[in-house]
Amino acid sequence: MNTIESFLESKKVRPTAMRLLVYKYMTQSNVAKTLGDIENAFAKADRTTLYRTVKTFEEKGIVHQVDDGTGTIKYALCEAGCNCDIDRDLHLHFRCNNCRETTCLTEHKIPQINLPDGYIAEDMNLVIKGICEHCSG
Amino acid sequence: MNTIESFLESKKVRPTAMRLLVYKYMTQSNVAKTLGDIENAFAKADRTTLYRTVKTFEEKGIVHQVDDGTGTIKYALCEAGCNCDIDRDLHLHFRCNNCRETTCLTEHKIPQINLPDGYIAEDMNLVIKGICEHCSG
DNA sequence: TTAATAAATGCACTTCCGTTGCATGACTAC
DNA sequence: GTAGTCATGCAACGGAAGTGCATTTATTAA
Ligand SMILES: [Mn+2]
Ligand SMILES: [Mn+2]
Ligand SMILES: [Zn+2]
Ligand SMILES: [Zn+2]
Repeated sequence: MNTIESFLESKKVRPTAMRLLVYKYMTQSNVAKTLGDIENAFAKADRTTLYRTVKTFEEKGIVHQVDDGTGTIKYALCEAGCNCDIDRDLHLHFRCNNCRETTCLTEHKIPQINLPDGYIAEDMNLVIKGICEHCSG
Repeated sequence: MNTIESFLESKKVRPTAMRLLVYKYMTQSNVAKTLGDIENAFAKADRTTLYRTVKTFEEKGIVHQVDDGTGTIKYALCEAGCNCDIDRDLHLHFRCNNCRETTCLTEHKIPQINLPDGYIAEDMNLVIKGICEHCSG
């Protein structure tokens, strides 16, 4: 049994053909993908199946949503060992204004924020827009 | 001439009846509003007019968009003196998981973020989700 | 004041994305 | 093998953003 297959099983996701393909696709770049991106990558596959595939991945902590402010939800692989399904990994996300790609900066956690009295933080999202390492220099 | 009227004119926006109403509506709470909220508040008015009204306000630095991760754009008044049309005011936004309202925390600026080499920040958005001061108590 | 011009409004229609219902096909457990 | 569960495919829906164009209202120039 190959590694992807056993990985999916370890996450309690049945390794169907489609799921293996989508998972592999997600691993091929560290760029967050929209459902549309995935649809384009698997033009023959059904939209709904892909939709439910990423939804399943999300529920099982295999991918996490990335809201980069473009208005379209993106998805990116969770880090190995991040318990995304239980407790969110609060790293920041970077959206390049040039190549328009969004990446997880998993090493960069969101700093501690001081809130006014009475406010209780439960979750947070920080998106930086600018020029990415490939497009600068 | 009343204050709202002259304020709009100072922003190079013609103070039409609709614009005065929408602007006044926005001032009545410090909560960010979706276009749908505004539509509900002025049920008799035309959707498109309201849409273009807030768009104009946005272009002229009267309101700014708030992307709080709900998938629907919200709008909130800019601070007096914030040159939102030129340079974005990088305060943080708070979305209450209880009352589902989003507020600008204009006093709380987004802290300095260290980015990896090669990344250049141009803009940023920080949204905290949790319990607001009205719902925590 | 009136005619010409520009701006704002209203209506219809479109597109995009996310989501759901339901029927069919595949796999699993017994 | 059968029953039950899970995955897939197709069709349709709904919300929200956005556009084209005709009409009304306001501004300006003659
Ligand atoms: Mn991420
Ligand atoms: Mn704000
Ligand atoms: Zn780039
Ligand atoms: Zn609240």
